[in-house]
Amino acid sequence: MATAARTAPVDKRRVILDAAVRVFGRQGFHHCRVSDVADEAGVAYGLVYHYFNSKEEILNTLFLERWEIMLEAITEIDERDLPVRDKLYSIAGFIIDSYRHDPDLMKVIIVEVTRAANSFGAAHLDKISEAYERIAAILEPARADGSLKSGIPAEFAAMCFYGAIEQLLTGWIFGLLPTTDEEFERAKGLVVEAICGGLESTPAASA
Amino acid sequence: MATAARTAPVDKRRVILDAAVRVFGRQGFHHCRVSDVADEAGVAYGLVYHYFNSKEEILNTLFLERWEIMLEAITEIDERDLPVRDKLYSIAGFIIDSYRHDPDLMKVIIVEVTRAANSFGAAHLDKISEAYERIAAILEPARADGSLKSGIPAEFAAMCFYGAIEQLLTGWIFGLLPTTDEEFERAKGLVVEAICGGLESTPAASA
Amino acid sequence: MATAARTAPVDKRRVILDAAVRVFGRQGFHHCRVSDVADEAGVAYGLVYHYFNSKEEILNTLFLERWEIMLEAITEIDERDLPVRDKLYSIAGFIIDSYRHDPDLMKVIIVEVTRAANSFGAAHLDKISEAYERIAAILEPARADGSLKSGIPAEFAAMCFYGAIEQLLTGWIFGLLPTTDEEFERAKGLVVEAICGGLESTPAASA
Amino acid sequence: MATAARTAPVDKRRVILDAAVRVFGRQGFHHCRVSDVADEAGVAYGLVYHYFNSKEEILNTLFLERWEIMLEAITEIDERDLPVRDKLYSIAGFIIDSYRHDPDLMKVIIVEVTRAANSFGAAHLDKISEAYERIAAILEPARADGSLKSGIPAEFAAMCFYGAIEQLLTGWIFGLLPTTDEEFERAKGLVVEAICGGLESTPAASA
DNA sequence: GATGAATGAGCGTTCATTCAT
DNA sequence: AATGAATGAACGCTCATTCAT
Repeated sequence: MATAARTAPVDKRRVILDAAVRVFGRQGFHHCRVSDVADEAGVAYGLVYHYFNSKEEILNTLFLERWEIMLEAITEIDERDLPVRDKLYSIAGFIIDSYRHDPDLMKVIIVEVTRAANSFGAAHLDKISEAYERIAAILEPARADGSLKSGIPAEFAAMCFYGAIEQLLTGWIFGLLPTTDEEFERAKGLVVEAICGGLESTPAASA
Repeated sequence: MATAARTAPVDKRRVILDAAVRVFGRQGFHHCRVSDVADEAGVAYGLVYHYFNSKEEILNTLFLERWEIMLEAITEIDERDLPVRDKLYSIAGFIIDSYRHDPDLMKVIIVEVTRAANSFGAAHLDKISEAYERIAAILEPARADGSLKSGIPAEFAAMCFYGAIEQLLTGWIFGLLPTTDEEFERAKGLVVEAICGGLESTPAASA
Repeated sequence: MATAARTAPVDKRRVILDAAVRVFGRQGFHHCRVSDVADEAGVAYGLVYHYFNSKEEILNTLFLERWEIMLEAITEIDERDLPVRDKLYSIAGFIIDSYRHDPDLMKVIIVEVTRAANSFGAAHLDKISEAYERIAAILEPARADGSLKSGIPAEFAAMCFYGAIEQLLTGWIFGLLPTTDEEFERAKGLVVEAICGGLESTPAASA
Repeated sequence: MATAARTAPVDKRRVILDAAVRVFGRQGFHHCRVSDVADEAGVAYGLVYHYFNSKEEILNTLFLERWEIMLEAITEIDERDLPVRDKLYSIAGFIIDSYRHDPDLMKVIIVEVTRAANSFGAAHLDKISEAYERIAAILEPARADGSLKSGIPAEFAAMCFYGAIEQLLTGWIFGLLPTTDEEFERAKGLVVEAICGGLESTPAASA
């Protein structure tokens, strides 16, 4: 296993992308220079432009790479034969684990793209809303079969669900919520319980 | 009383702030110049710096002005003698009406401050989290008296509630959700129903 | 007459244009930096961009300013009641005096615009060819009245005439021809004699 | 003899030079990248630097190659036993045919070198003026034997002659003059007639 | 208060050149 | 010879901020 290549075949493009995640996450897209990314990656300034046409393209690449994975994950989850609540738990779990695994990347995606309505958010509107639509697609059949309230439109419910999760991520990003593994795990169940079961205690539940 | 001033006593500082809302909303804080604000306000470039020390101070002022009003509104709502669900409805109503009344301002506050974890969001962390805390303060007694599930921490529930609302605002900002008055009104009830009552249909509800 | 303003009301825009002439003339448009122009003008870097949108706009401005003057001069000369040869002498005189008066400006116009087929020359093709056309317009009636050979098209003749003059300017620019006042004056007569009378000696002329 | 090499023995250096002519001609020396030349030549970026020390050296090579040929042509023409007018016709013919045969090359030489007083023109001043001198060397004896006017210095006349021709080339380059074979042929005669015989009609000529 | 010319640091991007393979 | 990734200095342009009037 240690018999890898003498000289590790580093993919400089990948190195630059990974460095950009750290730099964008630390300083923010607008508050860092391309040279910061190059320095962090340990490559020459110009190499960044050898692989990317602009600073923006780096961010776009990071976003699209990760967002596509999430969209596929949602689709894959939808195809499973599970109750809605379990599907939503899986989605919440995927997103939260994504953050746990690479908080900087998720921070960049959320702060610089998803929530940046004036700049990159607008540019990737289609991709972003595709996530809401796929979640809504999970909810819709459940409304039909009576397991979800028919009075709440699926698109609306999807927004609430996703919004709650993103708010939790924001809480972790901002340091407002504790970031232990237990908390992450607990959050998965709580957010689903809050959204699906509601905050209010029910007579049956209290019984 | 109709004999107001010959020359309307315009508050140039106010004019600049209002212009900044429109410009920041339209172009984004980072994609506009101070001169754009001055032009929009119809004042000379330098006058902006007569009233504000920096471009950032304009944004900070806009945020703090409005956020304070919201904090006071939450507090005032909490002091009313109402069931928790009605209090949450009032808060959702206040925020949604704020957006309806001045969408640019709310867009700026949310996009440029509340969700900008790397820049202004970090700077105003205290103020921002105060909102969550005040909402949590509403939820906590309700958990104690049994009207809300005790298994979901109030802080957590507050985040979910606020996150759902902010996501709706984002949907309106992005043009993903319809922005008619009916929709705004409907959303107030739906978001509370979704969060308090939950998405899942209950036997009692279906009966 | 010395009682002008205490502080001379300098037109910084003009100062920058004049400095650009010297810098472009000395180093060439492509081999100088905008900071060189600013330094030469004794103004801050940014002021150049306060008055001009780009480095290119400075050159365009210089060219158009001067070229327009030349076009008007040609037109004015044409309107005089003079034999063709005298009109051509006046044009040669105007151009040569222009060079004598401000060699850097003419150098810039010729080297960077008029003869730069790939860049600015192409951009100002209309203006440049207008000069040829106006000269041709002077020649054409003279062909009709028999004072010029009818076998040589006016446009063609205009090109030869202008080309000969510009070549002389190039000779002065390059330092290939002497640049004394006497030489300039002599050149005016010689170029007209060469083009109108021809290089070949005629029996009559030798008689 | 039809059994040429299986693999044509392409001279990559030549391929690069020919590609450079096309690229410099199309985009201009300053507006193209070395990679454009490499791409046009179909060779690797680095190979350009294997054969040439710099981008400038490519242009210098192109200029010197061609200019030397022209100088030799002028010398050869001068050695013929012909009237001066016929010698000038041969020179005009050689230059015009050069343009007709390879317009890009002539365009590059004229636009980027001959008329670029600030950069390459200055560097090749000696070579360039050698052309004027050789033409002047043809004219001088003709002044002595009375076939050319003695009042016009040979150097001056040479400049006018060369200037007229170069102006015609410029007209073709700029698309101001038609570029049919007939026009090229006609131009040879016209330019000589204009310069040697003069534009003015003579009593003898009109008789 | 009000104006807008003036300042200059900063940054994104380009691209000629080098060099390891 | 041939490749193209890697380098980094250079430069055009932006724009927040200052300041003289």
